[in-house]
Amino acid sequence: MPRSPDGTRTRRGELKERLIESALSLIEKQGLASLKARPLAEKAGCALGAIYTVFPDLDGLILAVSARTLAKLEAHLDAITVPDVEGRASPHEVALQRLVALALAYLDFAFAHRASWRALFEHRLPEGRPVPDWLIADQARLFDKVEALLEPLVPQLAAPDRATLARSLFSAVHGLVLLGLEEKLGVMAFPMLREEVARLVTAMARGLAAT
Amino acid sequence: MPRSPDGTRTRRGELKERLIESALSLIEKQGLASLKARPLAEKAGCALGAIYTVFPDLDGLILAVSARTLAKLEAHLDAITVPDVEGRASPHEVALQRLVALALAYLDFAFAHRASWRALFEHRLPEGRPVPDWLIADQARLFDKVEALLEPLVPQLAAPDRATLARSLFSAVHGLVLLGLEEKLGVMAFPMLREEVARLVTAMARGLAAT
DNA sequence: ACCCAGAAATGAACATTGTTCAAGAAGAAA
DNA sequence: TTTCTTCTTGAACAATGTTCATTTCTGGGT
Repeated sequence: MPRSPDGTRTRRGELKERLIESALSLIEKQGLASLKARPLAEKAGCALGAIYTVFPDLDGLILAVSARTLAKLEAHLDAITVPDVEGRASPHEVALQRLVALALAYLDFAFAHRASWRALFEHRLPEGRPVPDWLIADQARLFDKVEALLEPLVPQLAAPDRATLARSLFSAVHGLVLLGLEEKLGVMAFPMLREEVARLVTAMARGLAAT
Repeated sequence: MPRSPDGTRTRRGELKERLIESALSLIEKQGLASLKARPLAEKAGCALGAIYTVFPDLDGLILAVSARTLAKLEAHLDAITVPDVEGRASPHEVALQRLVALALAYLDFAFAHRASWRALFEHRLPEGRPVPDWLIADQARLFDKVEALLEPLVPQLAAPDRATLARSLFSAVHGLVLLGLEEKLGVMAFPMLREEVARLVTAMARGLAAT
């Protein structure tokens, strides 16, 4: 949140904020493709040209929106709690439960914020424009959340292999969520989808541990 | 391939064909987003307006391209062969190998035809326009390929559950391929990606069989 | 050969978008 | 107040999908 040297909010900063929130709202209502400059300016209560005083172009704005969405997702994933079985369960069992809970939380977030979640992956920068490092770092933190749970589950793996595996596990769950919510293929009933996610994550963890 | 009553190719049919091929070529070179009407018309050697005599709009053309790509993918997946271990391996083991081979073939196709493969999932119809049934049916056949291999692997499951599982397995592999080839996250070295796909498919199959 | 009706093809013109920038408004300094 | 600077504005431009009046072609009848 940009502030002027004396710590008060700047005009620019408030405009930026209003634009991001308006964009999020428009995306959530009609999808990323419906984010048009003119309606956005109207919703944010600013002139058309004002957008370009704060962002280099609409892609820049969408990147900022992505960062916002990623932050929300991260907060959502950090909020999960697994009912602790009071030391009765093995560390392995606990880690597995946490992993399943993480995957389900990911699914729940995607379901609750479909459009903005989808925008995260749907949006593509024009050829040759690099994704900013800070956004890549934000995404990498998602993998880290998975990786943190893997140590008890696959103790036989070296750390670099665990990082790769974390990424793979994330990708697999991502795929389940993606096609599961894809209307194109006929949406799966949501409870069934949760079942499937839990089932596959459990199966993968078991299968990997046995390797 | 549309033909006139007497069996010869029609003018329209040839134009349609040229447009689909040109579109495929443009997509493969620069991605779906770079498919513009004017360059397309030039490449296909026809007038701008001619596109709209054969397709209702560009979305319609892209649907036709998707069908073409799906057909190629299907052919590619049907061509896989697994070196038969001469009855030495159990049916379970054979089915697992086939499943892994299928997943790897999917990955290979996506890698070899990145842009058109991605276009398959990237492209979204404008709100309210339904995906044609024939395209949904084409996609469903991919799930069927997986399902056909599941019987020996999870004999304890009822047929409807197997259909659901097939879809889930496909989705998980799809996710691996998608994020694996996503430059946004730093491409994984291709051989390593193949390893990961094989590893996770194997793990899932083992984990599921043990349930 | 010629003509003509219908079909097919054309590309100029239009609508909708992202983006720019000259002109004006608002603020700061004197 | 006057002047200078900075910020804001929305008309104008460029790129793009789509339409349709006009032109060109085609085949059959004379």
